[in-house]
Amino acid sequence: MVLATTLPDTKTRLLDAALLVIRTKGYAGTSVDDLCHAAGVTKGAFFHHFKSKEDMAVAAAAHFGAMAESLFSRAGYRELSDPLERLLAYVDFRKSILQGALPEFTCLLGTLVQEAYETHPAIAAAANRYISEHATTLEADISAVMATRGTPPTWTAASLALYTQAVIQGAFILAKAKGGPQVAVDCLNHLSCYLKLLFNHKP
Amino acid sequence: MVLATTLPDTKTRLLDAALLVIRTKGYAGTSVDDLCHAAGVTKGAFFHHFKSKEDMAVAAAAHFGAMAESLFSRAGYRELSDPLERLLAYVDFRKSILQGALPEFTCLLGTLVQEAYETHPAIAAAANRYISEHATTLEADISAVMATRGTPPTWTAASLALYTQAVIQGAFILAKAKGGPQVAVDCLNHLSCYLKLLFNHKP
DNA sequence: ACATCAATACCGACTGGTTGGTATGTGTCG
DNA sequence: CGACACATACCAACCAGTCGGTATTGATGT
Repeated sequence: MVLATTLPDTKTRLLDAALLVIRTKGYAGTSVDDLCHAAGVTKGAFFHHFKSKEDMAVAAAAHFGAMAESLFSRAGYRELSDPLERLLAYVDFRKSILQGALPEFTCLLGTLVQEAYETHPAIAAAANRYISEHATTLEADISAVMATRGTPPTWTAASLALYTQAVIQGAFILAKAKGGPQVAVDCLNHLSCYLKLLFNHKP
Repeated sequence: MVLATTLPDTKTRLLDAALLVIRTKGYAGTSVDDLCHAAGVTKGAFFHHFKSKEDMAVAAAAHFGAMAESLFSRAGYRELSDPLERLLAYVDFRKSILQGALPEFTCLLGTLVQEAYETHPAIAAAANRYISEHATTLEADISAVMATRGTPPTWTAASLALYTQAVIQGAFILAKAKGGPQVAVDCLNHLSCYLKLLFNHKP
């Protein structure tokens, strides 16, 4: 009889460690030994599960994408019926996540793509994929807002969805520069303000 | 009699090379040998001018900050007298810079701070300093807009100036993810739209 | 019930190449 | 001469990746 699920399996431990360590030290700044030490496994285990460090980064991007998808799809704001309220609540939800130390709430995909976009095409493609997937879920919500509130001149739902992601990524960079999340909160407040102005939100 | 200025001196060549190479491969992904090769100098010269790789990165951040300050202070949009037109022209000017390959127009400071914020405090501090200096010049322009057009509720010139920088940094990340500047242009268009809505700009 | 085989998961010593940094020498200019 | 601006050779530490080995597991034949 199996009493309890013990530790997550080795591969998952490595991926979880990768999320934290790479967000802390960057991809190139993280050695395979760093990862193994953080996950409490040996190098043999690492290269049993991943054929190279780059391969692991691609898997880590997928792991991060899956965690994010789970986080946002389960979040309470998803149940709001009014499309604009739901979109604004998304921004508020992102604000509420900005807690704890920087490596815990910043985006692995943004970190990866900035380092790897020229040197590691496979990593860049993976980061782009999961960023774009998240933007696409937003795009659906924005289309719903446009259907009820009217479409602002010239913009598409897709371009506005990408803009929100740019604001979020940029907010993380400023938070890293300033050493704390306050500036990121301010940026998300501006984003919220923009959305309300665009769609004539009445308070 | 000195006939002509020949090549820039060794230290400047190294710093210019650092701007390009670090923006291409990242800080940790760039070796001292890479830099020396790109600058056409030897390692002896490198360590003659910089006491360590980290020290060079701090100097490169200052070099980048000085080039940016020169670029923006000489730009034509500076001469517009209407504060709001000047602010909007700043965004247009930033759009016009998004030409050529990605390493040529992206921001060294954003790249550096994302990699170094936890592991190299001196680099992070330098990046923060020059990002904040640039934001401060913008803040003056924004204050002038507020004086003529009225202050939007709750915002300060400082927070709006930082927001513009977040949008720009985020736009660079998306451009790297998607492999070209188009998405960054779209983001700056949204930023322009926000500023116009905030300050009741009439076309 | 039990021996056998094969696949999987993991270990840790090892390797060849690269890294940031140093030590020493050399030419040049005042 | 001596301070500066490099060049060359070198080093110890570290790096990603390999390899021979072992422990465990589940399927199969008898």
